[in-house]
Amino acid sequence: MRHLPPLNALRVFESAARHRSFAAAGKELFVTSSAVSHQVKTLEEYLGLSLFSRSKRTVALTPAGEQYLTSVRHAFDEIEMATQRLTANQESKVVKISVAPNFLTRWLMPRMARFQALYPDIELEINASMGLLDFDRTSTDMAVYFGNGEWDDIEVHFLRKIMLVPVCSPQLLEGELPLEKPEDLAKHTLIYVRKRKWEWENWLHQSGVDFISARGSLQMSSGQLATAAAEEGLGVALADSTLTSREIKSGKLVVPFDIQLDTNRAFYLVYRKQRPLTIGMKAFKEWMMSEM
Amino acid sequence: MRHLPPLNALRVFESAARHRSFAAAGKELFVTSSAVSHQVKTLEEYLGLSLFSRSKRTVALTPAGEQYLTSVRHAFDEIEMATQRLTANQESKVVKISVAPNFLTRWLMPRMARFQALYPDIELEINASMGLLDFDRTSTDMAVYFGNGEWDDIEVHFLRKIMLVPVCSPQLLEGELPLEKPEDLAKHTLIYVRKRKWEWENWLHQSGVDFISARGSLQMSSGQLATAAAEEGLGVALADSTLTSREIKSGKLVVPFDIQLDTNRAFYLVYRKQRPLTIGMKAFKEWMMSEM
DNA sequence: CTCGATTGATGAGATTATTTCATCATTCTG
DNA sequence: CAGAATGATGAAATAATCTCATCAATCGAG
Repeated sequence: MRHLPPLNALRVFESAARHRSFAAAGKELFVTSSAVSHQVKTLEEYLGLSLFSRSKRTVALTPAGEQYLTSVRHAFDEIEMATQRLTANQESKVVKISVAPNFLTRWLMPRMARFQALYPDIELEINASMGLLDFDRTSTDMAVYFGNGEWDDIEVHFLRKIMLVPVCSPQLLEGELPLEKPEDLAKHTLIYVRKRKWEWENWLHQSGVDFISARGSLQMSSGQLATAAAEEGLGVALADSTLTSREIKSGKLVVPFDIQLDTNRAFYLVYRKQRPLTIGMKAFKEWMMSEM
Repeated sequence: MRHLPPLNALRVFESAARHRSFAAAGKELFVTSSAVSHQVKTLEEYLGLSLFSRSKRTVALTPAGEQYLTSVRHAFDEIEMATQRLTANQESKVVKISVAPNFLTRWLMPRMARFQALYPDIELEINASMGLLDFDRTSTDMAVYFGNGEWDDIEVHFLRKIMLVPVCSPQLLEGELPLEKPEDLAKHTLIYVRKRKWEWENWLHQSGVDFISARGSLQMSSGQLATAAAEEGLGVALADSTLTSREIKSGKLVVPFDIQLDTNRAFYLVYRKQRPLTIGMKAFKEWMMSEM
């Protein structure tokens, strides 16, 4: 037995809360602000509490209203996306893609011309974002993730392993501190990515180096920043060789030791489980599988 | 601008789909089956596709209907839980707890009498389940998780570190294969938990043992099964010393080497972020923090 | 084998929910 | 300062939802 509040009132509340305005909600829903006011009142009576605090000509959400809005928005996002997927045109040639900023600038954008040449009538809408997506609630079609591939409830397709090599500015090679053998790293600054300290630990272990601390360390919040810091000569970072190939070729970065860390992580193409692929998604998947 | 289907029709669809019956849905919703039939028809017309396939006196969900039900259920679960939280009695003395089966039988149940003595008017409703919960959609109040504590969007409170020691049946000590030094493990079966192979790898590394393979290995799907397999004399498992203290005391299990693996994992008490705690939740939290 | 019960479909009409309209109070802006 | 704008509220109009009646087709108990 399910207990749900009056759903039409909820729909009106969500709009009013999102706009912080009954008038704006009325416009969005094609009803008068009076209808909005009545529906909100109905919902507040049902719940036995206030969702808005009224102040002169404006309304503000109460803390309860804020909490409720968060959940109701989530729920309506899911309904909206599910409805959209059900009614979506399988022939669509537009694909919404989400990738990490680092991947976008270093790998995808340099190859965009090739994709467009091969698939001239497929249109990519690309969003740069970190972290995982909730495919129940996003309109994004596909994403490129990196990690161990163990994500539940989504379709995960292996693209390519991540192979990390140390990279630094050529300035560091010309500096007064030597950088000729892995042991020399002890006298340099190691650049880590937050939550991925193990990368350097594992690389050093694999290289047969066993030391407790380097001269110093620098912790960055993302791989992109870590690589940028290396380019600035701030120290040595570990980076995926494919993502930094352009910088290596141009001489902005050098690889002091060609020792690759074979991580258990890789790039993966992901999308919602059990989702039939549109023409655009099929094209993008096919291209990613062959290009990487 | 949000696009939602007719929500009352959706509510009726969800009930009919969940029951696989218009008649049952009518009973649940206190309307006639005719109303259900009309509402489902309205929704199918809106979507432009069928959600049910009709066959004589019964209905079955179409694949589209199944997909839609999954999402709509999720969404309604969230609305229902959010509404419940908003209207919940903060004075409630009933707490719904979810813990792993291993933790329940080995740690919580043996201490239940103590909890009830200390908090006689608090009622625990305990559910044993594996994996993480979605606190947006569950009515469970609190859970005990183990892991690295890095879970986003929930309130995480450290309880106690997990310290793993090797355990086995006393039979193994009396067997013909010696088990006196960690190196002797090479001739025994190591019992792993799926996805946690690193536990043995790290323990061996910490013990100064460096061998590539043992005589064999046995992979179990849960810690509970791994410990049970050890009790059966099938090999050596790694187990948390607190969880197995009763078996160790009773002699069902022995600790061949008192070398504890200091993992980065621990037990944590978790609940929904920003949720005001009921009296029952406060009591349970207080007790867990002091008891562990 | 038959008849009553059961399930779902459908159209017409009844009922209820939702909305508009009218009015009010209060503020804000040109 | 006057008109515009926002939200509240009650009465009445409108639209959505539901019941009722009927139908078709099956199933199960006697």
